[in-house]
Amino acid sequence: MDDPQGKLAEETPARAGGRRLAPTIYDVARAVGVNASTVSRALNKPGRVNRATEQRVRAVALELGYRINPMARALPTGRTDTLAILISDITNPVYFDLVRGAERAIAATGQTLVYAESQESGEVELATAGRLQSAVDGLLLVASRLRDDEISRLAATKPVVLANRAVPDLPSITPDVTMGVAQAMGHLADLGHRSIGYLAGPAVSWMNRTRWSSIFGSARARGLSIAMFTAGRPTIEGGEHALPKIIASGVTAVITYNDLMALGLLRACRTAGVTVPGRLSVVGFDDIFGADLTTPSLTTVRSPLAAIGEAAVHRLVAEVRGEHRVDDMPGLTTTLIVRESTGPVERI
Amino acid sequence: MDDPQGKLAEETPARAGGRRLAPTIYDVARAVGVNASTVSRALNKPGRVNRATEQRVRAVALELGYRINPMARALPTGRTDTLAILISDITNPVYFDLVRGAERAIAATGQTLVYAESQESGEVELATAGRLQSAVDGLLLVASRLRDDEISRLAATKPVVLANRAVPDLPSITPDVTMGVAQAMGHLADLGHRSIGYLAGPAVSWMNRTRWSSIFGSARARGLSIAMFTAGRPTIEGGEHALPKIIASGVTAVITYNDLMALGLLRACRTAGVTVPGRLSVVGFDDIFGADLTTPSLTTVRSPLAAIGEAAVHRLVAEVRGEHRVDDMPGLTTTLIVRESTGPVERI
DNA sequence: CTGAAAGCGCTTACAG
DNA sequence: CTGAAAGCGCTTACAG
Repeated sequence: MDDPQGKLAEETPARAGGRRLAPTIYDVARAVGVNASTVSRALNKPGRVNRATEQRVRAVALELGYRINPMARALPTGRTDTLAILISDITNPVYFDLVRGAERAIAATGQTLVYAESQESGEVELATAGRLQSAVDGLLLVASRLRDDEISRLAATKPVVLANRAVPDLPSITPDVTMGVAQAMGHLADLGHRSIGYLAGPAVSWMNRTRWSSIFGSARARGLSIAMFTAGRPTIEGGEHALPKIIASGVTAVITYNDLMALGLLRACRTAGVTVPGRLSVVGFDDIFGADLTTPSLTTVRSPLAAIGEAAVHRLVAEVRGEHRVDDMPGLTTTLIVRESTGPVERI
Repeated sequence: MDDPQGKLAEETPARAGGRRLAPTIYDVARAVGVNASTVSRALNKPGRVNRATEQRVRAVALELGYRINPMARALPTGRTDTLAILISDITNPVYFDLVRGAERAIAATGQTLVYAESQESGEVELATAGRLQSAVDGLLLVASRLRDDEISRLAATKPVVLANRAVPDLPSITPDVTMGVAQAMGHLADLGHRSIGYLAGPAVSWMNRTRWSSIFGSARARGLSIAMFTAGRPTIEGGEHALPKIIASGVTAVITYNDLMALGLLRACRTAGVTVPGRLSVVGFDDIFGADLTTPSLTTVRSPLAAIGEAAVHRLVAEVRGEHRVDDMPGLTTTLIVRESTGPVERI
């Protein structure tokens, strides 16, 4: 309606292969009758340009449907306003709340958050991180399966923040593992259990190693007997297959690396006629979706995953801005959720 | 070891703000003693360059840790080798298998898949799609909450493929809704149910509208009575809150929009002392994680989500390559998974 | 306040 | 087979 000569229509970018080419600042500049640099300023540096000019530029940009090309901007500035979150398995319910927290934190910043997953493989994780590296401003590694030195090398090029994993000299957000373990062990001890098992997760997992060493230490301190059981994978199936070994060992309670394994264990108990918590008490970690849907429902240690996701993104944004903080975040508070899968040790 | 004069070390890109600058093809070119264009060809057009040169370029590139900058490549070529998958809620278990299928399909292509989520909001979805639009080669919209015309407009700029949603003239991959509904209705009819309820999902959801109209048609054809119940949200909580209305209506079986609602319904039944399947049979849709963990476990119509994810990515890759196929994909085969939440209608 | 120019890291006709 | 040059769409000192 501001275009009596129909100039705008003429300047509309051509089509290529049936697909419309997105308009550039040059299209806008031509339509307004200013230099492209003025368009750039009008759109990105409010106040650096004459008000009237700015208005006209904005109006025309809107009219033409102009959208900035983030890749073109990234070249001179080195900034993409995009953060990547790399998750070993995006379909693991453990990370739901972490994702929710990260989304909440990113919303206020105007940045975009993209997810990628590494399918539980360190190799895939490294390749994906490498590809994403130059396309984003920073990387959030969740439960990374990479080696410390691989992560450090990544961090040398782009800001990196870790969640559920610690690496020396790198910012990381983790739950308070010692607290969580104390809650689980204390609960079982209070119920009279003296012989407890730990159903382990992947040997390469930092969280698995940390939990185990904490459990081991706690058992020693309390004078309880502790046994570790290994399983194929940290999944429902992995938990199911571990039952025979656990029963044979004579422990009266078992703490699992994660809830997925605990749910598998519960299922196997049901199939095998092992009463829970009568014969065996089961405590998981994480409080995932589904933990309260089973029969019996699962007692588990909940990590503040939403808070972890939120804190990790805040920290990453700070890193990107060059605010290097050296203070180590303490582990975040965990909560024991007591449900039906734990009970007093059975007197025989 | 091939660098007796230590030249390479000298040419190593400088540091900026404590963060190493990634080496460029110019760094490689200088180190090898060729033009940058030769480096580009050696790395990307095998055969277009003298073998010996290519080898040297590759060796030095490796040595310097050169990685192509995808954003810089994207500018002249318009290609990023990245596909985006936009999901309304990345933490909805429904999409697990779809994600798995998409990952499988992308692996072979050498492209990168990034995820973004729109938090169930059409507005967020549009904003995110807009930002991602110029950073990726194509967009996979899963269960999009956008209007048809918004989607069409997106598709005018970048290749778009839809999953679990259809829009006229756009490639889309969906399950065979009619088949799924026939399986659910047939199962309930066989069990003697004559009065069936449908617990609806979001009114804006294409899948909800499609399922309802199919259920309605199927009920008419079979001479069954059918009632629709609305719920707040398509979640466990939404399902829980709907129970009183459903009981009051006198239906003996209910089909829910998704498994989340079915699980909520099951939980409410347990709390309210409504026997399942004695008093009420429940059939869900999707067969999500957890559907077989509850008591009673859930009878549900499984969509071939993995196949849908795989087909959608293949189709998107084809679109990006400019292979516009006009053939409409038929809906993919669904499967009824009969578990414990359905049974014969109770004789009173 | 605004224009002209250089540059971000690549690719690709165009010469030779 | 390889170099020199132009260009992709932006941003940002530098002049004026």
